Amino acid sequence: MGVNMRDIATAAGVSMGTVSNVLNHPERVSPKLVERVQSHILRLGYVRNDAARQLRAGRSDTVGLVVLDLRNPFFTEVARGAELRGEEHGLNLMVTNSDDRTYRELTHIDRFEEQRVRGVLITPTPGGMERLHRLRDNGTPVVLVDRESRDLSFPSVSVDDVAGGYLATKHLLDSGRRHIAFVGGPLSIRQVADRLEGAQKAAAEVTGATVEFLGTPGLTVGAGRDVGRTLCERDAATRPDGVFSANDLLAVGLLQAFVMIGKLAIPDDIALVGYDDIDFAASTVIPLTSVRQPAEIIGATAVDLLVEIADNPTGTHDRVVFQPELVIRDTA
Amino acid sequence: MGVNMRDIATAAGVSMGTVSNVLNHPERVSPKLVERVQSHILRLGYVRNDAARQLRAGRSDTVGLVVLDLRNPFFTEVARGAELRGEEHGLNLMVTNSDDRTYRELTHIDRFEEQRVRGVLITPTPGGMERLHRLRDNGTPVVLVDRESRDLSFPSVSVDDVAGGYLATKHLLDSGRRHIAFVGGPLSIRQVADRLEGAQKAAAEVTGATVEFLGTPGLTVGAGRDVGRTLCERDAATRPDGVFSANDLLAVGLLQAFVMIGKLAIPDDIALVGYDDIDFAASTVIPLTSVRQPAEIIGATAVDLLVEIADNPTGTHDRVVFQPELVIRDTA
DNA sequence: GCAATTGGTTGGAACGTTTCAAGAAGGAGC
DNA sequence: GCTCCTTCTTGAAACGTTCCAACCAATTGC
Repeated sequence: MGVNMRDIATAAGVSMGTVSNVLNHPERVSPKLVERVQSHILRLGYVRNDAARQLRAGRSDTVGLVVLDLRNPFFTEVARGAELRGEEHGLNLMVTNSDDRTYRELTHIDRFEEQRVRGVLITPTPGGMERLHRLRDNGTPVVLVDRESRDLSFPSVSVDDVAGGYLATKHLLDSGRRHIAFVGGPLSIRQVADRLEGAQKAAAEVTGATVEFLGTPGLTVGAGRDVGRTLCERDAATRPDGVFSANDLLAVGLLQAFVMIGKLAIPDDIALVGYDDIDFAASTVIPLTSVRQPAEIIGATAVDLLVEIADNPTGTHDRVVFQPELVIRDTA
Repeated sequence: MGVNMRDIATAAGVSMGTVSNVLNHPERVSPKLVERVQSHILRLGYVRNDAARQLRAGRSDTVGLVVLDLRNPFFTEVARGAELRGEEHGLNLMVTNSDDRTYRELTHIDRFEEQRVRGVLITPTPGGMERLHRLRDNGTPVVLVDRESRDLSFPSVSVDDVAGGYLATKHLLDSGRRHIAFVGGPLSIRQVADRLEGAQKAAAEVTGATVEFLGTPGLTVGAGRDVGRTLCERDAATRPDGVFSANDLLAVGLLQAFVMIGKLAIPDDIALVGYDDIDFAASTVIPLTSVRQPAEIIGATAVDLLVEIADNPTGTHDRVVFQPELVIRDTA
């Protein structure tokens, strides 16, 4: 199948080198030949073979992105930002999701390495870090997304999650809440741990304030619903009066449970703050107070960082940290 | 950069053919050699070069997916279904989105063709059909997603959108509504046109029922909000008593406007039915009545179809049509 | 003991580009 | 008419795989 460069060369009565030049360096070829070759390309429907180009070039024009969860609108926005910015650099983006499973993440990284991608953008699971070091040492640039490397050995673009957690919790405390519940998990996800840390920091500043940790297996609507139900069953004494959830998906689930069961008034009996400010946060049963992160910009910045270190691998690693912002609506 | 097969062959004192066999057909190689070669592969950190494999093989293991809008959870689910099913077939998925712009769609198709992808799954814009025919005629299998080809010349997996529109509208009519507004657009998107057609069909069966078409530039939350505001400004006489929106994003926007302005009671003054039954539909201010489509299954089925026609290109084209299902909640 | 068979290994061609040194053609200067 | 420049164009060598015909031993059959 397929017309190749040789066919074009033969048809146009020129050498393959000339066809290649017409395609890649038209200025080196006389105008009349350019036109002749072009017409044959069109006539025969030639499509260049990317595999061959890559093989010759030794690298591809693809950037790999591994996100934790594609169903989370936050990551969709990140991907969108990365895709658009990548287009500007002539790069295309390959999006995959790990579902927070290390083995899936490793598979994706292997694939990317086999494809000699230009670089990898990733929100890693803890188990994947070692592999990432190897990937980087083998020459593939790596940028961490929404996650800083503990030892600062990778460039990263992230949001200050501790600050975000602090912001959310402080808002709850400011409205008089003292028994705060943090809903989220697993703690192996760095963002979750950081947001919890921020919450604890805020609580430490207020006498009498406590943070109760309510772990979840994941950051999904369903997990939030489950926790919401158990909270409704508690009596007023042991029930938290403020809930901060690690992301909006959880918050949506919590809210669903609260409203469905109908025992608790929001925000009077129990206040709720989410995280990410996804598009839907404004549209929930009771519009959700949430912490906003500049998702699309994060994706775009990650690509910029990648391009930068690809051009200049020896430079010190940039770490971009965005500050989150509290968006107050009706749940807290 | 990079260890290649020749390095392994030299190190292990065997030919490249043997190394290749260890990698691809271990059963052809004696156990002791397999082990020896493997150890050198591990020691030297050899990673195979996908470009070279592809060049040799003449095709890639990648399937391209072009969706209309990645921020729409419906398409995210489709992508997820396709990705998972693809993994089972040893294929990886490259997701791109066209944002309903033909030029972006064409760029993606060009890329996919250059990459000699195994096939393309696409929800096409009208302007892209001609290009798709050429792609297909050049030998790349194409499967339409959530869209049937008018002339049945492409295999497709879709949902009966006319039936979905009928279902939604009938439900509104059954509860006594007579002045139905259809919110959606552009009509160049087939799904939108079909859902409208279904709505009109349902209305035609009831005397006195009318369908008013309220066009939008896109299927986003923002567009829904705009329409919602203008509807609130109408007086009771000209205002529709039932609204059917072409997707849930629009419905969420409409709902936001209705609730924010607070002039209309839902569903008493105005009832609302959405489409797609995205995860968030259950969590909106007033839980949304919507038409459900099996998004993840659609993606998975598309991959199956692709694999099928790749194996047997001469067979007649399969067209899978799923039936939508009405999910009744509180807005209608 | 010789031919035929089996199981394992080898060498080299092919996949379709890009690149680059070297060649050809056409002018300009003297 | 000769040399010396330009300006294009060419031919062939990579890039790193996979595949396949040929080869080589070691069995087996008779």
